Amino acid sequence: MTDASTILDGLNPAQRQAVTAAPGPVLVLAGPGSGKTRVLTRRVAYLIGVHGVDPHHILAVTFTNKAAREMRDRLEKLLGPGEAAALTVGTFHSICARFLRRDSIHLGRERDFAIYDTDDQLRVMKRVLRDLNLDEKKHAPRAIHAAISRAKNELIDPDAYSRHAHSYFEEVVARCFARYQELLRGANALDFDDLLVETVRLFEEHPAVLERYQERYGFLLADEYQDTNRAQYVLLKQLASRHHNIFVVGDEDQSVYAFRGADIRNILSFERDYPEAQVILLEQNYRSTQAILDVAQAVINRSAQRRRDKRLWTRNGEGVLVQVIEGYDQDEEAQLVAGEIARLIAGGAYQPGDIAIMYRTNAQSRAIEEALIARQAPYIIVGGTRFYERKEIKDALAYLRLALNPFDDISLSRVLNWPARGIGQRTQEDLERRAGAAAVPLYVMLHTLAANAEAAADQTTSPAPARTGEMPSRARNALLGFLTLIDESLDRRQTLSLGALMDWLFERVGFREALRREYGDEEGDDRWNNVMELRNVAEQYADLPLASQLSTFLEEVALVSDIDTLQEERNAVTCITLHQAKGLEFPVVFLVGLEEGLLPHARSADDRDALDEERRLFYVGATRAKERLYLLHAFRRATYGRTEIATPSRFLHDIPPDLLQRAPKRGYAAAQMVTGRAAALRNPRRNQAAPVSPHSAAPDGPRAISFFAGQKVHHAQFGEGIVVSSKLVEGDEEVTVAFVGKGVKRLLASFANLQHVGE
DNA sequence: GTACGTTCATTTTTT
DNA sequence: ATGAACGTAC
Repeated sequence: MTDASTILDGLNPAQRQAVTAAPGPVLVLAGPGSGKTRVLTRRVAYLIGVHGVDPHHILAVTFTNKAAREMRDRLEKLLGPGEAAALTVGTFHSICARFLRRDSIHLGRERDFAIYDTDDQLRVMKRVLRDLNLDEKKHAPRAIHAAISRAKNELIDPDAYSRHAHSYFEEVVARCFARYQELLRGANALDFDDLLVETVRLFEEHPAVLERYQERYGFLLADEYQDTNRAQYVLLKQLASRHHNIFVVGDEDQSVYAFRGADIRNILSFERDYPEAQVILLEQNYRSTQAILDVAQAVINRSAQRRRDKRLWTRNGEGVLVQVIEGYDQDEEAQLVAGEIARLIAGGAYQPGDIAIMYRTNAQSRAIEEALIARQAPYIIVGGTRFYERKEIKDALAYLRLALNPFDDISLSRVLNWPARGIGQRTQEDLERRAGAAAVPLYVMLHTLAANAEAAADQTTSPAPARTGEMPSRARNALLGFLTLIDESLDRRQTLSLGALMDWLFERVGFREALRREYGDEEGDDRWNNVMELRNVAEQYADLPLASQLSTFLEEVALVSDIDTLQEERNAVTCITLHQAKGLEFPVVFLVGLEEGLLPHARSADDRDALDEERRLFYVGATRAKERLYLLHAFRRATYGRTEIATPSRFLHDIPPDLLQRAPKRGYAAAQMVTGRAAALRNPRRNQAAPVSPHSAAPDGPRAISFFAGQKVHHAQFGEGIVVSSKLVEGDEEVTVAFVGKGVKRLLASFANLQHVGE
């Protein structure tokens, strides 16, 4: 049993107040680094340990799966594994999927529904456009889908949307919306947004079901409350409306998901919905140095929107000035980052795992990755081209999904002719047309064709397959072969474990051979190894009951996008988007691409609110740093293969110059100053053509040796030392120094800031 | 029906 | 720069 003093250990008065607040509505407004995750975790422990709440009655919602895992880990340490396991912790989406799996029968839906990811959703959308005879060129599937998604986040259904459609575009969306839902329904599939919408609908239409959940989850907690959209807000309200035991934590200044329907006003609504709510402010920052906080605040204070004023403060001291560094282009920017990382690590004060590189768009990660590889620095890229987005993985998953839910038209048409089995475009279209006409899933139509073929075969007198229309027998046989495959896998699913099912399926399909045929032996094997990696993941589900192995696996694959981080990469530099970085912290942070068009992003430039969101994004990124923050931008940047002159971000101008240290231009940036920008423009490829590797990129030309053995030197961190030796390495001076009591270190003179001492 | 070469658009950000 | 979608040749 955990007692109160353990739970409250090390908390400041405000945090303590939040943790110990009487059960009831509590709104915690917490700045970055104020220990909100800590407060949330302790609150759970407090409810259990002091109020005697059964952990089964606690539901904690986080924003990412990563945050969920972290919270569970922390609670395990605080409470012990048994009680921690009894809690329900997860994202809105995973929790809703869970509810629906259990109760969607009330909505007249089968429980083994498929969950469509972004790619699947787009495929459905294209199908919709074809069905409605709309031109893809004229009506961007993405734009229409985005509008539908936005509507769903606002809990607007196709009917309501249609009633309020005023423009031509909205009319089109309204029609697409209705058809889109029909197709999903027919495929027994839900998209991400539906998970929320359907759960809200379930609770709305079946009060008895809602009541059951209200009783089950008498205590609710939600992290990152500022990022909830309307659907999520309503869901929390439904669940909390009985007992009012809801504890939410948020920060207006860190709201960065408006594009997905997040509405900061939900914070205001909280106080309106629960007038008895306690509101607690957490303002002390435990994470960053004052230097870092000042920079972050300088940018956020220029917001157009009025904000509830928070005064962030810290006892961590001034710290090192925030550095601004300009690279010549994105490659040099990345090299400067990688070089600085190498120096920080060589200095001995930091490890790769202490360092993060953050960027606005995933596309920026490529240059970064190359530079890190060149430096041989260990790194992980969070997100990016995800494992589950690879074609071979999606194909493998499509087969598995069909084994669970054969009505899943998107998966079916995905692998209908992969590997090639004689079902061409024509046959596929024919099948789709027939299914469409009969308003049945493709799988059902396949069965119809099979039945008709059999009937025709029985009538020995008339060999002409009249009932099956004009379909040539070759095509029909190919289709029936595929049908047999699907039916066999439906069958095997009943008896085989997930792993065994995969082995059987991939063998039966000829997966490996197909990959080698298509991509050649080498790449084919690479891709096959990816599939085998998927096979390995399946082992984690071996302990579940046979009946739920496949469904649980597929659900987590769809919802746990950051499964890559499951492989808890040990001690590597983290490359991550600003959005994903929320909630994390690192001793050293590099923010790259601080340029107009990138941060703030061009898509947000003309909208005040969007611009504010970009500002908050900067704020989030900057406040991830504990000790050192670097802000980088490039003089020119390539986008879509075209390179353009880049303007430094306006956010840099919002920071008072005395808060920043501008690194002298080095490397290509310096060369470009010498040779003139015009010359640099005339020869944009000079960077690649230059005979120097990133290793040998001379920072500022050959540097003279300035340290000699026996000299006394002083270093900011290591103190007094004596030079052992010094030599030129890659154009920089590498000094080996024996420090008093700290041992022998090798340092780069250009960065270590070694001072000569005395004579 | 398939395989290959050309064109074209593509990039916010996430579950 | 890269990959998907389309057209043409086999």
